[in-house]
Parts: sequence; structure tokens; C-alpha cells
Amino acid sequence: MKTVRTRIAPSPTGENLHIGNAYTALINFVFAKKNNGQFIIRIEDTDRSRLVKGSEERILSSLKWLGLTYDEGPDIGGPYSPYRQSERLSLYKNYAQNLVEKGNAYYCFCTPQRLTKMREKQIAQGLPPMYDGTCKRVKSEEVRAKIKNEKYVIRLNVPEEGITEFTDVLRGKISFENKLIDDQVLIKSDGFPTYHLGVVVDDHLMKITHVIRGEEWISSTPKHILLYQAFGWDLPVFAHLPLLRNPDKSKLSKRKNPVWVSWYKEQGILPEALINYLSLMGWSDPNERDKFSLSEMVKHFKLEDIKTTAPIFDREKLKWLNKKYIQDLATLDPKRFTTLLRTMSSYGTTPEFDEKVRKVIPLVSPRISTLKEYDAISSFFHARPQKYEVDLESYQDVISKSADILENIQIAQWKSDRIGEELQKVAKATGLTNSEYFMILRVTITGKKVSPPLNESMEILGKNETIARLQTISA
RNA sequence: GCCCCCAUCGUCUAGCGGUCCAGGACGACUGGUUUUCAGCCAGUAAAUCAGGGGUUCGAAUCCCCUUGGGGGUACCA
Repeated sequence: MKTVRTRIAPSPTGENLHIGNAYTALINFVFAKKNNGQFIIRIEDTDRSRLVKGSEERILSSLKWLGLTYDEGPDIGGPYSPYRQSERLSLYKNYAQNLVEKGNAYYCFCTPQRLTKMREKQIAQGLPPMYDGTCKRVKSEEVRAKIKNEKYVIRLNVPEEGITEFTDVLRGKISFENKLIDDQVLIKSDGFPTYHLGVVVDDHLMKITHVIRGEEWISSTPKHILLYQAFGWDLPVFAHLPLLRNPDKSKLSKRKNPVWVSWYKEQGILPEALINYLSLMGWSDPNERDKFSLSEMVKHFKLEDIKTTAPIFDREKLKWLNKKYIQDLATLDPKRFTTLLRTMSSYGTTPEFDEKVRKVIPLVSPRISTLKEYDAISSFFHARPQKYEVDLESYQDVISKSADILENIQIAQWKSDRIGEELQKVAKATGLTNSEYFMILRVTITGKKVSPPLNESMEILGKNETIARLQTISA
């Protein structure tokens, strides 16, 4: 049996890794690993006009961040190097010329202006816009002359009759009438291949066994099949994944949704949570579990189980999952949790991991669903409140009494339980309800009406600091 | 316009001819624990399985049509 080899072929035309590409990458990765195969990254940078500087590097780093490690790629090389199409240019042209010789492709000298006009006319007549084959009929002596001093492209010579069909692992048989398939450009006038040529040549040369990609490629697949046939190559297995959608059901786009993986990282989403959430798109664990790791997914994954209905990428459940993962991390590895917090671009007040931070984490982490939220809740542990959510002036007396009673506790007895007992006494003595009294104290200590548990927080702050904060108000 | 794909609670989904007057999770809501929030526990609402025809003793599950949604239709990927 052939070794399973999958790949994703991102174009460095965006800010970062697109969430849709991350999804495709996940499925390709999991499928490859499930079959002890290889997962490959190939950069398809054939559109020079849309190239974004630094994009490739950021795409690769996001892939790594997500834990989708690849076996071969542009930065790590591999047996089929190079993995960047712009570095494989001469290849494509040779293959295209070979097709011309066999009659499966032809040179085309039509100008973009003529093509536009042609299409407009076709649309006006209610015809499908397609290349009209003018250059297919140019005599070969004439072609040889024109190649020398005219710009040209090379087009695929699609048969005018017949049907091209293929079996999609997820969708079954899909067929297209050849007469509706356009004579696709294979080599552009700048000498670069189009996606269609590049993807077929490279997938073949790199021995890709399974082409798993987004649904938007279904209608180009017959062109690819025709190419494989023209070259006389074996077909890979095709699987077209559902497209992730915006809440309004349109194709996931940056207009309507944050689509860059880097955005989720900056928000304080953990990679494990994003991956887990993505894996819930179109696939479900056989045990109906919602939370599971990448390696657990690999264990239970079956390509055929992917549902073809396009899911909406709705961030609610991602948030819930992230909360779970944050709690796990904070509990199991508070040190790493702290490090992560401190590497956030929105990094705030949390100092390096120490005894105090170790005590703060279990109090704060269950109350956040993204790392970004951590600082707002925990900052009072490390700095006195700058402002108070409630006007405390009329409560000076109560606060002062609270300070006095806490003053009586020995430093060695400074524990949340003891603090609580003492404060209950004050609470009873004042005319205030418990909730009102503790709300006042809470605001005094934390600045906020909502905070981690008060007594425990006071314990962590220590006697001196606690009393100092009370006196700040009562004085 | 033409081609192709898709259709179960608001969302993600289970279901692959009888065990489903459709199950789970998120979200929402109610109650409990409680000094706030979070958590935890208990519970409620939420899908005439898009609609209509078949096939079958029997259909959410198979077939057809309609409708709806999506994708493609470039010298972009």
C-alpha cells in the first residue's frame, strides 16, 4: 500500500493563516497521522500581484502554534524540494509545453481586453462565459512566429464532448459536461503557472495521495482530472470539505468575522481550544464528547465521517471550550499559564511566577474565558485600585471598624476563614445587609463590585496591605 | 443566467429503514449552593427532522420534484 500523503497549499496573500485554511490543515493533518502518513505544506505563491510580505512566515508559525506540525515544507525542506512554487517555475512550463505537443493544450494570444469583451457579449446573450477557442485554430507555423514577439498564455484544450466525473470520498460521484468546462489558462503571460497547473503537477511530483480541500474547488476538479488524464498520471483521492460560514451563512470572510488565526491567539484563545473547536466542524467524536485533544481526534477519526453541510463558525462554543482549557492549564501547569499570560501583547500586571501568583491563579482562572480577560480581574492583587465602582464616602465608618477588627488578627492567623469570622461580626453590628456590607468591602479592596472571593483575596494580599487599603478609604 | 454542492433545536451535532411523539453539547431561562462573579448541582423551554410527492408493513433515514442556502463561473487561489 502507498504511504498516505496529504498537503495543504496556502497562498501567501493574506495577513496570516485563514481559519478556513486552518480547518483544512487540521483535517489533512489528522487524516495523514491516522494513516501513519505524511502531512506536507506547499506554498502556492504564483500570484505575484496579491503577494503579501511576511505572510508565508506568519502562516507557518500559526500552523506550528496550532500544533499542526508538518513533515515537509518550505522552511524544513524534504525529499521533493523546493516546496514553494515560485522556486519551481521551469518545471511547469515544460509540462505545459509537453501538453501542447500532445495536443492537450495550445498557445493563446488573445488580449485581456478582447476576453472581457467576449465575455460581456456572451453574458448579454445568456450564454455561459467561456473562452471561444479562437487561438485553438491558429496554424502551428503562425504560432511559432507569434510566440517570439507576442505575449501569450497556454490554455488547456478541453474536449468539446463527453463527461468528466470523479468520486468524492465525502459526496460520491460528481460529474460535469465537458462542453461547460472552460479552456483554463495553465501558464500565464508572466510565465507563472495558474493554480490549476501548479497543483496538479506538484501533487503528482510530491506523490500526494489524497487531495483534501475546501468545497470551493469542486467545480475546478474536472479541469484537474483532465490534466491528470492528459499527462497520463494516476488520480489522487479527492475529498471536498464543507466551507466554514459566517453567521449570515455566507463563506467565512474577514468582513464579517475575524478570520486570521493570529487574531484568536491575541484574544487569548489557546491553540488546543481552537483546534478542538475546529474539529467539531463537520465531525463529531463517536463517543459524543465535545472536549478532546488532537491526538484523541487522530485516534477516532475517519474521513468518511465528515459531514458535508457547511457549518457556521460561531464563537460561543469556542469560548466555552477555551474556558475549560484555561482551567486545565491553570490547574496543571500554573507556571506555563503565567508565562503565556506574560507573552500576550495585551500583557498587564501579572508578575513572573512566584508564591503569590501561584495563589492568585486558582482564584482568577475559573472566572475567565480568554487569557486576555485575566488582567482586568487580577490586577488588584498587584496594584491598588485606581478607581472605585461605588462611591464609598458614606461608608467610611463601617470600613474603619472593619480595619480595626482585622487589626486584632495575629499575622500567623491571617487566613481567609478567620478573616471571614471577624468580618461577620462587623456585618452584624452595622445595620447593613450581608451582601451590602461585603459589596462595600469588596469595592474597597478590589475597586470592583465583581471580584474573586473576598476573604481569600485578603489572605493573599496580606494583613498589612489589606488594612492599608481599608484605611485609604476610612482616612 | 449556467454548472455544482448542501438541507435535524438559535448554533455545533447524534441519527446511517423499525429501539426517535428525535439524543447530546453550546447558548438561553428557572431553582439550589452563596458575601459578588465564576463554578458546581438540579431542571425547563427549544427541531410538525425545509415543503410536497413517491418506495416500503414501516422513512429524519432511500428516490424524485419544489423551495431555500452556499460555492463556482478570472492570465486569484
